[in-house]
Amino acid sequence: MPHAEKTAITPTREQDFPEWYQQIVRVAELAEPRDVRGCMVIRPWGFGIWENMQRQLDAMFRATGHRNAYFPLFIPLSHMQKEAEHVEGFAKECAVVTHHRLELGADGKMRPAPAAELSEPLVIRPTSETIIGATYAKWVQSYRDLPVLINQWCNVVRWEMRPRLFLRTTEFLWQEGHTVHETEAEAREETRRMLDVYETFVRDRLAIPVFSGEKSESERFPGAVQTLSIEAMVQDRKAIQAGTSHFLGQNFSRASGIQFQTRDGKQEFGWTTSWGMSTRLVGTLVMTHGDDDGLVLPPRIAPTHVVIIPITPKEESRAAVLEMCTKLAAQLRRGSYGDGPIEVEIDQRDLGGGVKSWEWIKKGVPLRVEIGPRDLESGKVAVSRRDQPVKAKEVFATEGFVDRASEILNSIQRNLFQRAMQFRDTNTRVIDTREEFYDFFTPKNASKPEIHGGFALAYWNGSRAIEDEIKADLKVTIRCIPLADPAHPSEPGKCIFTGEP
RNA sequence: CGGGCUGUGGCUCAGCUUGGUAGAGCGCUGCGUUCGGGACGCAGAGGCCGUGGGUUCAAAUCCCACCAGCCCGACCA
Repeated sequence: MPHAEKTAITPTREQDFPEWYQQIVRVAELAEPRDVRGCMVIRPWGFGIWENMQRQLDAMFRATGHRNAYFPLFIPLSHMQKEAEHVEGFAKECAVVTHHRLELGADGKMRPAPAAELSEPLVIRPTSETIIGATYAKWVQSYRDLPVLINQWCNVVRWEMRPRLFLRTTEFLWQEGHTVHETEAEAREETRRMLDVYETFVRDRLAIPVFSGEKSESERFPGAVQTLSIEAMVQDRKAIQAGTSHFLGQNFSRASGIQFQTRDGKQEFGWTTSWGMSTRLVGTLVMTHGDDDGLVLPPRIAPTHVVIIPITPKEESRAAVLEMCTKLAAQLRRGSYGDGPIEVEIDQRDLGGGVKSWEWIKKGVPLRVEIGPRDLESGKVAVSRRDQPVKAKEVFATEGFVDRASEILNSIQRNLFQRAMQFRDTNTRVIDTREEFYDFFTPKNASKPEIHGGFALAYWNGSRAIEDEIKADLKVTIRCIPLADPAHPSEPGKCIFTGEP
């Protein structure tokens, strides 16, 4: 076998992590770049993952009392200007529509018609706080109208300077929840509740462990009073923000005029929140679980759980093998996994068995089942788990496999989570001194830095100066200040940089 | 938006220095032999050489601009 010990993906993660990531996205048929800088086509396999994320998150939003709605793509420029910090934060990355018609120019090329210039430019939403705020201002009159608990699934555009597929694209898909509450306490509680929803979702469905915490002032959402985030560690030991939840105080209600009459007859501004998760999660998933043979999908999020690969060496046994595959698929589909049936696909394409297997390995499907003529006679199937080495196979009696399929899927799910958790923990350190901190974040090989560092848990005095300093020196950012964990109450400590409490 | 590298068939790339009408491997199509872990033989198809301009008798090759991709930086879900 000429390729026997080769990995399916070159380079490996160790050799070149960013390039490895690009390769996975391409060979697993998740997405590809298209025409406009930073824009991508999300292919069926990648979109299937996103659809599962949507479906599962949506159910969680409903369960916490939220309902979906849809707000316009175009935001009048004047709306954006209402919240000063907000507009400042987004101004540099806004796509702006200025014309509503094309015409043929003198050079024979189409161009925006000068006569059709809009009297007010329209901003394509980079996020919808402002337009939703303007709407809520009309809807909310009395404390009886509160809370408003609405979510929308949509696309947004942020003109990013350095796009990467899924992780940072010019146009991306997300959900944005926007709520209004009667009291500050209630809004803060909502902010925290939705962060917990995110943490639960990412942990239980995507098998990704995260730290939850509060963002420092410099990393806060423009216009927010408080930004909470969940931070995952991917396999180059870097952090990735997987979801955010913002307590907006009364900043946006002041800007948009969301006012209501209180129980004692006074006028008060509403307390608002917003929270979002995006297609970046697909990239996070790839970088958390993928290996040097391709994508590895946690079963709870995989578009297909089991792929059946018919092995048909001889023409005369072909029909019988296919029949067996169909039968097994039907049996498996009657079983349930997660919140639906087991999703099964039979790969009947006229290709060699090895080629088909490798394609599914690269796509990360949790279970591959091979059925050939010999299995027909013995009543057995050969099963490979994506979380095990690619050549490992376990032979099951057909009935036994059907009975145990969802259990095996659970075991893969658990294993992936534990693996990710272990990786994160080995690369997370409590750090007590400045020297240790600098040492931790400095690569050994300066000319060709190896994968180094990780998460440091350290005390910090909260000053912006220190934050800027370590960012300048080490390119290290303060990801979040962990929320108090009731099980492990944090003890007061001294700032490792200044010695202040 | 700054700095660097790159753009040649679906993919990876050679050809460019020294201008002369386009190549390889993989993939794809057909036929045959194969098929229980990336098969082999034979025969084929497929290219405005990123786009536009310039220099030249002649441009993939030289010059300019633009577009796109990747990496680093600032910014970010």
